[in-house]
Formats: sequence, C-alpha cells, structure tokens
Amino acid sequence: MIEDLLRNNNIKVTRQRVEILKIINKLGFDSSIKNISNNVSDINQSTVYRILNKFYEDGLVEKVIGLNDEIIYVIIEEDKHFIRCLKCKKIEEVKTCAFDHNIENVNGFIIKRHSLIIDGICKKCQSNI
Amino acid sequence: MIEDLLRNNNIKVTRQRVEILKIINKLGFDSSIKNISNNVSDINQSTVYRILNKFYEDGLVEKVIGLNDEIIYVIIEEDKHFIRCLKCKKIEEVKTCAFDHNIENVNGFIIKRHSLIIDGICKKCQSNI
DNA sequence: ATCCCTGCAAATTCTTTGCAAGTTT
DNA sequence: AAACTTGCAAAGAATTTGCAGGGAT
Repeated sequence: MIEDLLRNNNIKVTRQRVEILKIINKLGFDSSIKNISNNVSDINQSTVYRILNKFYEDGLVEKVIGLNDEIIYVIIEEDKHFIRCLKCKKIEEVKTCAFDHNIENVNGFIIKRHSLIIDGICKKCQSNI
Repeated sequence: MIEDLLRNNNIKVTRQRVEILKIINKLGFDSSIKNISNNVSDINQSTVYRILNKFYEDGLVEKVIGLNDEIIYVIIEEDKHFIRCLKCKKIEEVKTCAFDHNIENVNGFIIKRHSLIIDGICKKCQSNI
C-alpha cells in the first residue's frame, strides 16, 4: 500500500505525495522529473521538486541515470539490479543476483544493500549486427 | 597518457579536452560539473558542457550520482566498483569484486562491463553510533 | 492548535544554441 | 583545405525560494 510506504518513512500522507509515488511506480525506468510532472494532475511544478527531494533525502527513492541519460527516480527496494543495453539504452531488471553474498565487510563497511548495474548488448541489438 | 585516451576514442585532442580529463581524474568522486568548471582555467562554461556531453556520448565517461547527490563524471574503467556510506555519503572504491563472473548471458545480454554500488555504513559512522 | 505542505510568482541557476573566429588532422 | 572546436552573448530550461493560505495529525 502506497500510503504505508509514506507512513513507514515518517512522511505525512498528502494527495500529491501519494500520486507522485504511484506515477513513479507506473513509469518505471521512465520516471524522470519531466515525465513525472507530465503524468500527474494538478500538482504544482515546485511541489513536484520539493516532494522528490524529500523522498530522496528520506531514502524512499534512489536516483539513477536512466533512459535518455536523464536522472530517474526509483523506489528503493532490496537488492534490485539493472541491466542496460549500451546500444539502445534499454534498461531491464535482473532477476538473478550475481552478487557474492559471502563477501562481507567490504572496506570495513556494514553492508546495507547493493545494486548492480550491468552493461551489455541486448538480444535485439545483437541481431542488428 | 591522457591524450591517448582521447585518440583511442577518436576524439580530437585539444587543450580544453585534455585539461578537463585531467581535472576529472584529480577530482575523483567530486567531479560535478560545477567543480570541474571551478578547477579549469580559461575554458568557457559552454565548452565545458559541450565537452562533457561529448565524452559521455562517446562512452569515455560515466555519469554517477555522487557526493552531494549531484551528477559526477567518472572516467570509465573496467569493472570499477563503489561503496557508499549511507550516513556520511562518502564514496570509496572497492578492490574486491563481488560479482559472480560465472553468471553469463543475463537476460540474454552480452555482458560488456558491470558496476556494483554497495551501500552501507562506514567505519567512522559505525563508531558514532 | 500546531506544524507541516502546497500553490503561486519571481528570482536564480543551469544548460543549450547560433555564429564567427580559431584549431586540429 | 576540410572538418571540427571554441568563445561569446543571448535564449531557453530547470530549479529554488518566500510567503500566504490550506491541510494533516
């Protein structure tokens, strides 16, 4: 439930915040600020900025360089991984986790989560030479 | 040699490009556009933008969300990994690679490179509670 | 009732663009 | 010589801010 996502992060529930979260979910890897703004109704542009900044500061979303080389906002989930085609720039989620969980204490850190960005050439682009 | 980095990527060698590459190297994880601009001498602001865009398009640098949550430009190297402290936001390089190279053909892609972003709590922040 | 959030409009900052002159290969 | 780069100045976008009214707990 979207509202719980907010409550769990001690963020007050407002119409604008709920709507923006829903849109981020819906847009997936296309959730740039521009696209988010274009897809919500009756939310002032500066409110969109303020909400996204808050979500980011509060650790609810992650910023990633996405399609079209823009910053996209992704709701943080445990150990989510991406694979990205160097040619067509499509991004997909990876189901398998290639992270060796036996490695602990990297650089003395306590590991909280990790994300893996894999670059390659997707099937389609492989066939187009 | 910096100049070779450019030649290898079929990018013409100019004073401005060499200088910007050197600064990126020197600044490390602090190489936001603002910092790059502040650290070069006699390069017009629009030239900085044009050069960084070109480097990015030509695959010489990668964009990453860095310190201060800004976009930073990092020279692409094979399988470079980062670990990032969730509290103080410090970024470090990881020497060990926790990527399981046995996993091939993820999602049907031909894997070209990967990067791992690990989030955790660094030593210093562990002691400050 | 209190504290936080939002819309609005203006200010500020960031990024792109056209063109003429200068460089690189 | 040809093709590409740069600086400059101006245009265009993106982002932030102060404030007054509205909403959540």
